[in-house]
Order: sequence, then C-alpha cells, then structure tokens
Amino acid sequence: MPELPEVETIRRDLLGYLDFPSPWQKFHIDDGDFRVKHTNLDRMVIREIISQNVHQVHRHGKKLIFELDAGFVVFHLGMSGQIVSDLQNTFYPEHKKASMLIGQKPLYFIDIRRFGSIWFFREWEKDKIFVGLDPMNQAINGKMLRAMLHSVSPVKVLLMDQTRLAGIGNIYASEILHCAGILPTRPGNSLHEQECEQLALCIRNILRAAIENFGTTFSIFRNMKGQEGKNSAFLKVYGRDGEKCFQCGEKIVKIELGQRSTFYCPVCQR
DNA sequence: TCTGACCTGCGA
DNA sequence: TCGCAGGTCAGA
Repeated sequence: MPELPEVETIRRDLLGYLDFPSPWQKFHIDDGDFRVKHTNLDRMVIREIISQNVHQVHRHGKKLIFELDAGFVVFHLGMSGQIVSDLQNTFYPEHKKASMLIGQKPLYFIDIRRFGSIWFFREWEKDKIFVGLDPMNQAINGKMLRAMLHSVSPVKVLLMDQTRLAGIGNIYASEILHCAGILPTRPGNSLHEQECEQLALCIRNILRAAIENFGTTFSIFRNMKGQEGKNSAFLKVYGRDGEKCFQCGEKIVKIELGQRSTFYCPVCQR
C-alpha cells in the first residue's frame, strides 16, 4: 500500500506529534506470528531500544526511520500498515501488531495483511537501511536516471526496483510514466536522454503533488489521525482503465506487467 | 529475471 | 465465492 508520499505523510504527522528528544518508554509486540518473519525485536533488542531517546523521524523510500541515541528503529508498512496515535483512528484495531510509548505519546502499529515489518539496526548497520536513491533527492537528473535505468527490463519495473530508486510503487510508477509520455513496457535502455530529463522532472512533480495531497487512499491508507489522503482525485491513469484520458480522450488501457496492474494512455505515451 | 508465496478485506 | 489489492522476498 503505502508508497513514498503516504509514508512521508505519516512522517510529517509524527514530527508534529512527538517531542524530540523523547525517551522510548514502552515497546510491546502484540502478535506472536508477526515476530517470527517481520521483526528482529526480541526481548533483548526491545530492552536496548527502551534505554534510548528518539531524536528524529526520517524517511528513506518507503521506510520510516526513528533515529535513536545509538541505532534506528525502521518501520516498513508493507501493503496495509498504519501508524496511529489512537486506536480509535483505525477501522482495524484487532490488527494491532505493536504498542509503543515515546515520551508521553502512545503510538500503535496496525498491519492488516501482515506484510509490514519493524527492524532495529545499530549504527554500524546503517547501510542496510539506506538502500537505493530516494527519488525526492534534488540531485537526480536525466543523465543519472539514464544510467540507473540502463537495462532491457520494462521501464516501469525498473522504476519500482527499490534497489535503484527507493519509494516508487505501483500507483505512482503508472502516474509518473503518463506524465513523462513514456510507455511502461519500453525497455529502460531505450530511453533517450531528453526522455530521462522529463522523467526526472515527473518523478519529483508527481511525488511532490501527492505529498501535498496527503497521499492516495483507495481503501485502507489513513494518516496518523485516521484521515484519508486526497490524491486519488488527481490520478490521471491508475485505476482508470476504460475511462477517457484527460489529455487526448483516448481510453486508458490496463495491462499486467511484472505481475502488477499497469495503466497507460496508448496515445499520450510512446 | 521471473514466479509464487505470504496475508486479510472488500467488492463484484 | 472468487479475484484483486498500494510490497517484498526466496527460489528456480
């Protein structure tokens, strides 16, 4: 579910909610099944976290990163993860996987489909967190993108490869390629430098607009206060198969690419 | 590089 | 009841 804009929305909520620095007072993993595959937080690690202050909340790609005195607690929301300050802010309190208290502020991790994860990394393991280039990085230009996407794989699959660019998921990959006028099926290495310049521009613009709209909600995504994102109303292709393209009037097409639904306009995108 | 598996909820 | 859904990973 949550891609970069949705995770950034939650991060901004957290910045307004938490005080820094604040001691991590409580951390309880509520679901036994969750513990095995999706977290390394055993009793020893939790004890290590609880002795520390939270200094800041960062985001890298789709990861939400709580910076501690010596280490990082990293949340990945998977397809259906939520972080809420009050269990009344979610329709799914029965899917609570972790309960936390930072300073005097409670936080809950809700994970309906159980694809989310929570990991603790020590300072020397930092490299494992910051994998891939964050697409909001201002330094990204056409030349860099062209090198990054130099592969025979479809450009949409490459955009969603988190080891290249971290944060673009299925919704925004379709939206970005429509903005850039590029067919999702084009091999990455077929893109010209000018197309990559346009792509770099669209990546930033589409993601920035989605952040300003507090993310995209179809069903599950909510911010920390339980409110829906407003970006769904601004989508140009995603979920609009059979409807008219706003630019040319041609019908939006839906195909499967890399086992994911992909939407594009056959006229505007070449 | 591709495919299936992991999960639950929702709408057709 | 079935198919689909915003993600990621292991294994072939």
